[in-house]
Amino acid sequence: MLTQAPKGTKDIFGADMPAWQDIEAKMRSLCKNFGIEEIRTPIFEHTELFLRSVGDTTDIVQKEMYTFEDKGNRSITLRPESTAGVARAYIEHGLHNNAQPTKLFYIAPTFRYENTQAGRQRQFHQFGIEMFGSYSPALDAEVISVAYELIKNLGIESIELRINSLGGPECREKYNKALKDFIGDNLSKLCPECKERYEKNPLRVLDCKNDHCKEIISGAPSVIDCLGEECKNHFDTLQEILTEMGIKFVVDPMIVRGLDYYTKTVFEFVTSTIGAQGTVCGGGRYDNLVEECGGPKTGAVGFGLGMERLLMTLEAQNGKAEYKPVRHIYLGAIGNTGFIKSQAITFSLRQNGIIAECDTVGRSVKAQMKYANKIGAMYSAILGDDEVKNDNVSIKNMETGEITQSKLTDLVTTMKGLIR
RNA sequence: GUGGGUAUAGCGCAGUUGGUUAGCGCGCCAGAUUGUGGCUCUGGAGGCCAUGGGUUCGAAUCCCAUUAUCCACCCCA
Repeated sequence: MLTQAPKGTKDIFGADMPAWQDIEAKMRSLCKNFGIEEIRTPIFEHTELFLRSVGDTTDIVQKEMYTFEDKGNRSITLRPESTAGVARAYIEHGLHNNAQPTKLFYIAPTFRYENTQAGRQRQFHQFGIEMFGSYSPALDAEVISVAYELIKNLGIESIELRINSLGGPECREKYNKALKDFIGDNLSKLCPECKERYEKNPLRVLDCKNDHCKEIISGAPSVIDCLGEECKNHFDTLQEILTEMGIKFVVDPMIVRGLDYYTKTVFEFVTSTIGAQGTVCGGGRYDNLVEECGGPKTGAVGFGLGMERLLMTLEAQNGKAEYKPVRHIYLGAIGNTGFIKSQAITFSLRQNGIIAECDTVGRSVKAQMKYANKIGAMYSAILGDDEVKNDNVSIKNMETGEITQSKLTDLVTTMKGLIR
């Protein structure tokens, strides 16, 4: 127990690290192109913030939050998503006073108390962006284009973009009524879960996998048909911009998001290659959230993207990347004089940008060479009494066996020449 | 919260109808004429067989519980 990480958590290190660093670097550089700045918000917030934003009837709030009381009797919750915290920061620091839009991104650990499964952990990581300060569908398109471009740059082909519009509160109310009317007498024939959904959030009935329910629902009115004129125009314009951008999408009236704050546009990037949890990225517009949390009325759009799921999709497509350590030189040693000297010279090589390694274990020469080979050293050299006395070392190319002579005092220059 | 599979060395796996010192491959360490790697060979270290109970003369093996893990439902990223 002591030597086991808590359920649903993972250590990320070694062979897994390069892939993480690679996609994180791509995310940062992409955001730079889009003028999106990084924000780091606390890992925990006041519980109240999530009740207000995510919605107190949602599953996330009702059964998936890590909530505890701190020593000052405050109710604290580990963030189950990041939009709420970013919106809170936006309000707290008066970012609405800046020229809008405000464009922010984050890469953040996120926590949900759920049962684990493929593509689902209790601590997972989200890359997300949030854009505040515009009601224009252009902002929706810009947000979507970031996720699209990231996925494209990573070379992922098996992900599909699906979009939908939930409309504003009025449209949604109208739709709920239409859907309930449609189900009508068939309510008793729906599965128990769907009966509950019928009351709580009728939209969710559309999402049911039960064949009976599917049959009853087939031919149900679409949310899109119930959109008011303004919402419909918004959705149409979004599609027009996406098409013009060359971004492929399908309109999927079945997309229903589980967070209460969404209005109008919702979208998902979905794959079928990583198991049942195929939503790699999900987001949408949330025009009422900032106001709901105590800020000015502010239009906003954002998405969250699951890092683990993205990595899984990459791996499903390309296989596991090979793990190859690299060193420019391994500087071994024999005898005490060489040993001491090798430490200092390795330090100075490192100070000069050369990836150098030396013996810090006290291995035999043979073992040192084996080690040099294992850590991917391109060159190796052994320092003994003679080398130190004569100010000369033989640098061996580990691949070809070719030897280059160098003065010890010139080692930095020699190495720079060799690795060029 | 619900359902099914799994749990043996750092990793991947064997282990017969219960039977005595629990194996294999990779990896790790050390040697194969004394200051040079990769290939090969030899040797070595490393396991409370997930944990706790039970059945039995005897349990890695059978039974129960717990925990973790994998997969699915629910829901989300």
